[in-house]
Order: sequence, then structure tokens, then C-alpha cells
Amino acid sequence: MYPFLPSENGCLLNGMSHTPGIRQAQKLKTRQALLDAALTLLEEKSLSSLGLREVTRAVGVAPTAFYRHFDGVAALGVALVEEALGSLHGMIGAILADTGDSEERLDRSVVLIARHVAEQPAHFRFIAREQHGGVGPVREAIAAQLRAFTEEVARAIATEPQSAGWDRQDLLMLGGLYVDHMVLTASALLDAAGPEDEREVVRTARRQLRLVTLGRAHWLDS
Amino acid sequence: MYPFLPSENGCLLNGMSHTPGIRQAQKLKTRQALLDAALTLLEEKSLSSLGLREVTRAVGVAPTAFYRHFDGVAALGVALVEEALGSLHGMIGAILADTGDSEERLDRSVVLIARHVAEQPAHFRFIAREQHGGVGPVREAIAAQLRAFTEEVARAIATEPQSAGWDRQDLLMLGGLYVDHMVLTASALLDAAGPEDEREVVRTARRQLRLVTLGRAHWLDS
DNA sequence: AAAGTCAGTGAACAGTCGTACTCCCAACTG
DNA sequence: CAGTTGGGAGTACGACTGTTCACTGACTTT
Repeated sequence: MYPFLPSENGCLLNGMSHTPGIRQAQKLKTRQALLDAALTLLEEKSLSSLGLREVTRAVGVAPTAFYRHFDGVAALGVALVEEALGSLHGMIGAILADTGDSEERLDRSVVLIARHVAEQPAHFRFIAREQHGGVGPVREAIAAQLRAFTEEVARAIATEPQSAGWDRQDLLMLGGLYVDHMVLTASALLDAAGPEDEREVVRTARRQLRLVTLGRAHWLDS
Repeated sequence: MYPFLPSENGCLLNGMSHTPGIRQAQKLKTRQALLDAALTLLEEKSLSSLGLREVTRAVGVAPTAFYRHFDGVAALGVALVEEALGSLHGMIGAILADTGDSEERLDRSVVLIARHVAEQPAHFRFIAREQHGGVGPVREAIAAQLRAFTEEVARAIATEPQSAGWDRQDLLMLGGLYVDHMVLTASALLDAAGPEDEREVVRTARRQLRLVTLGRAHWLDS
């Protein structure tokens, strides 16, 4: 599936005499160009209707060149999932590393999501669209990644004093609620018509998070 | 696929004098056949990759006949939204009409959702898939319907004693939370691998609803 | 009983699609 | 240096797409 990188460990050896990277670098460049073009095209289409030729045409390479990088459109989709959720991973890390008052953290989280969505709209749109989309492998890849995020969030939540006495099921449940809410908020931000709409979405998202946090605080009272 | 039955119900009526029913009934029948075939095909595809010819082939009708009923695939999608969310409307009504202890209501709601998903899986799959899908008009139709549901839920919530002192924004926020959670739960049920998975999804959904309800109870404490 | 309506037909259009094949030449190898 | 590798180009194929047009014949109307 992935191209062998034989010069990776031989880099230092090759670095002496022969130039090691030109060919690989070019290949990676084309590959990235394919991914970028696909992501752009996917802003107003869904993956299952994305044509292989359409992508190569946008990049300016022959249709056959596509196969040098991916088995088919589905494989490209899976690669896009990795790319998109890489940036998401960074964002979640930043949110979890946040400290301070619960209310402030909540605010900062929503703002952070809004900023990332504004910076990488295509990535979020792709994830939201293909999460329930028509291409099986891509759907599964996204589900697996989001499940990983849920566990990560649950693990972070577990270390906080508010979560004393919570069992694993409850922690995962709350983590899932947070992750789902994040994806939904991102999608709502993308659908927002203008700056005013966006602020409204942010306000609502904050309110909803506050309610969830409130429920969390009284979870063990039942 | 479907045989013509021109004389099926027309005989006795037509025998009288002027009965303007046969033709329209046939037309509606074909239209419904197109909708049904499309919904079946959409179980493993998304609307933007659904071909017009594909649908007519499944019904057993010439491709051109499609235009007698819809402007194009997008229009068929919008019609499917109305059909699908009609059944959803009934379900929400049943949930809201429920009375009794908050915990029992919550349980019954989740069970009701699970039952409806089991009865009409294709409808729910379609909604979940096209909610963020690639066809604009369909996305907007779904968004409009879900917004209407949110308002309906908010209105129902407002009448309950627990919601005294809540403003409109807060009620809509909570309604949106419930509606979003319902769609997400339905989607999770559809992705469930087996009966064991389904029960797990139901358990988690119940837990999440309980947390939200808990947050609701303490909303005005802040 | 004659005239009209119209859902459905079948052929033909100009495209696009994925994919298999051969070939080329710059980059790498020993 | 000669020899190999491999990303990409080019061509060609059959299958499928949405849409048009003139048309038929069963149902409706007058």
C-alpha cells in the first residue's frame, strides 16, 4: 500500500555520494497535490461522487498517474482522514492541556474549535460529510479515529478531581458526548451563513457545553 | 420490475361513467416505486453518486419516465426528506406525549427511537447520511425540518414545571441538544454490528440523556 | 363515439468514467 | 560509467451517464 522508503535508513549513506531525495520528494509532492486537489473538490461534493480523473485533471497529471499513489478513490479518502484528523488531534491536545476555571476552559475550548474550523474548513467539512457517507472504508477510518479521541478525552477527564468515583463506562460516555458535540459544532460553524450566524452558533455551543458540565457535576447525586 | 396493472382497481370504477382516478393512481404508484427503489439503493451509496438511470432500471421503467415525476435526482432527494421526516415527526410526537417520571420517560424515548430505527432503517440512514452530504438542496431541506423539530421540542419542554424561568434561547438550546442526540443515536444504532452492540449503544444513549437531564435540573443554579 | 391528454417508450446524442496497455526519460544504482 | 528503476504520458477501450426528441396507446373528457 505505502511506497517503500528504502533510502530512509540509507539516507546518510546516500547523502554522501548521490542525492537521495529528489525522486521521492517529487513523488510525495504529487501525492500531496492529489490530496489537496481532492480536498478542494470535496468542498461541494461527496467522496462517492468524486471521480479519479477529476482529481488528476485538477492537479494537471495523467489519470494513470493516480494509481502510482493510491489504489483508488477510497484509498485516497482514507489518506485524507489521517491528514484531517491529524490536525484535529493537535486541537484536542491543546484543549485538554488547558487549565483553570471550568467555565473559562469551556469558553476557550469553543473558541479554539471555531478558530481551527476557520483555519482548516475543508478538513472539518470532509470529516463531517464522510462520517456517515457512502464509502465504507472511509467511514470506518473516521469512526476508529473518533473512538480513539473519545478514549483520549476520557483519560484526561479521569485525572480531574470532579471525576472521582466515575467508572470507565461513564467516562467514555462523557468523552463521546464531548467529541460528538465538537464535530457537530464544527459542522454548524461551516454551515453558518455569516459572522453573525457564527457567533450565534458559538453562543449555543457554549450553552450546551455548560449544561453538560453542570450535569457532570451532579452525576453522582443520583 | 413492476408489472403494469392498468385494470386492477379501474374496472369497477371505470365501468360507471367518468372516473378520473386510474391514471393518477398509476402515476403515484410509479412515483412511489421510484422513491422506494432510490431509498433501497441509497443504503450503500450517497445521493450525489446515485444515478437517475440506476433508479429507473431498478423500477423497470425507461430513464425518460423519471422526468415525469422529478426534475432530477436532487428533487427526488428532497421528496425523500419529506417522506423520511414524516415518520420522524410521528415518533417525536409520541415521545413528547409521553408522561410520567422523568427517568421512565427517558428510557421509553430511547427504546422508541431504537424501535423506529429498526422499523425504518433506510429512512434514518438517508437522513444521517445526507444531513451533511454533498447535495445542497437536500441538506437545506433536512436542516429546515430538524430546526422545526427543535422548535417543537422546545415548545413542549417549555410547558413542563422544570423549565420555569427559562428563556427562549435556553429552550432552543436544549431542544437542539435532544434532536441532535436523537439523530446521532439513530446513526449509531445503524452502525451497530449486532444485538450486543445495539444494547451497548442504547445504554450509552440513556446515560447521556440522563446527564443532560441532570444538567437541565441544575441549569438555574449557576 | 370522437377528440384530447399524458405517462411511458426507444433511439440517439455527446459526454465522462475507470482501467489496461505501451512507451519515455529523469533519477537512482552498482 | 552503463544499467536499472519507476513516475508519469499517451492512447484506446467498453461501459455508463444525463438529456433531447418524436412517438405510441391507454385513460379522460366532451
